[in-house]
Amino acid sequence: MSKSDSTRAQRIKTKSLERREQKKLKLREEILSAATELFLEHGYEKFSLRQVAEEIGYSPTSIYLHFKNKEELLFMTTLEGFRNFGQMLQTAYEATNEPFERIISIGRAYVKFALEYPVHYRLMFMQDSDFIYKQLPDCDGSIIDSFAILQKAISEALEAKVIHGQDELLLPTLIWAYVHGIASLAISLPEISKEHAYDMLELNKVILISGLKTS
Amino acid sequence: MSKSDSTRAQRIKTKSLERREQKKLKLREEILSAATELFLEHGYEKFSLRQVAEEIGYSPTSIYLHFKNKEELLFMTTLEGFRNFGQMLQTAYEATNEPFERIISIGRAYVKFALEYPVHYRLMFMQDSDFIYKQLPDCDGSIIDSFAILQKAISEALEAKVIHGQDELLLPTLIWAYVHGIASLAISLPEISKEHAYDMLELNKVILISGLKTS
DNA sequence: TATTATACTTAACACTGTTATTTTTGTCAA
DNA sequence: TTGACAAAAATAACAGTGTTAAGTATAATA
Repeated sequence: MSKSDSTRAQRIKTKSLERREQKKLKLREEILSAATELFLEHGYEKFSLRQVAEEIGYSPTSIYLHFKNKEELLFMTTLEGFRNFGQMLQTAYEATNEPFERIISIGRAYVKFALEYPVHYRLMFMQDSDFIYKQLPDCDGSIIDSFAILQKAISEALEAKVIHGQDELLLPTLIWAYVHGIASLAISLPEISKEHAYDMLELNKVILISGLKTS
Repeated sequence: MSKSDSTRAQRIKTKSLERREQKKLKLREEILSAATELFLEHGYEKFSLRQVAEEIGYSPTSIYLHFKNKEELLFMTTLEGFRNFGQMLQTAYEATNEPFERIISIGRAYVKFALEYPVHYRLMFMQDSDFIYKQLPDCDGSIIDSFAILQKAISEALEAKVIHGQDELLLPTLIWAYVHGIASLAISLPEISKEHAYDMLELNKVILISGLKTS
């Protein structure tokens, strides 16, 4: 057999493999999108693999060819939420140059995300931590960066002496706790409306101005 | 038959009924304590009625003679936690007469409870709200009072003009969000230690002094 | 066309909460 | 003490769950 034959055969083989892999990837995406839909609709508690399988028209065991188990599927489902989250915070960071206003901007974006994607937020920061931390090693670093943005903004505000404080880690974590508290309380308790949450955020800003700002 | 006979028969009947009811109540308590133990040990996710049944040596269906369903049993299990919680806040309230210090004291007690009883706290304020709110009508008012204590302390601080602010509801809810944020973040994320949480609480106090206090 | 790897399904296991039905137990009056 | 009756408890069953091992089609390769 000639050299060109050999390469053609090789090309066909490669293309074939590629086609099959894309088909597999397509099914994976189908599972993922069905899972996301069902998860957002029915929530964490009622989310089931068998229901996802029924939705896409495959047997439940087929899902295991694409995901290790239910936990991983659910995690991959929220990964999109994580990316959205990071992007929203980044945009909020870039929205202004004034260091203090930046922190406020990030906080607002944080709460906005939580209230717009409560099901995702719940899974990300309110559910059992194991859930996230067990899978973190296997995925890109699009998660930890979220906190890093806030931390950076606060560091810069400290350096610019716009706010006062000493600890590099304690203050970011505390401010994180502030917005997380507002967000998660609003998600958990029905009597706290979105407006109420945003009002709290506004009052929080006033307090932080007196409590943190130098000027 | 004489009158005394009649009353004796009645007395026996009453006593008998009483005895049976106490026996029933005792089993109920047995279920409750086994449930609490298993719940605290294995957490919400792994808690199962059948395991409780096995623990007490009865068939699973027997539990339904004492509790409407799993949800109610779990709720009754946390009721004790709620009572502890309310009492801790009340004690914290009474610990000092200085209005601002009172708020700080309550906040500290709040976080302390959350860190000491994380499983209870999770069920109380981090789990699906429906869980609590569906059962609230059927039980005594030992729950709502928890927030009332904080609200009262803040109202008094406002009246005494020790702190400034206007809204009667917004500020208490925000301060609740502060402590809840610190507590729930510490519970959810393994990298936040108890000491870290208490340090945050301390820094929070410093900020609140500048941000809220008048003097 | 036969072989072999891949995709997929079936069947099964060990669980779950919950309900209807049946059995056991204990109490009461005759 | 026996028979009727009510309460307590157990069995069996239903409809689900996640997950694994084993089997069957399907499609690619030699």
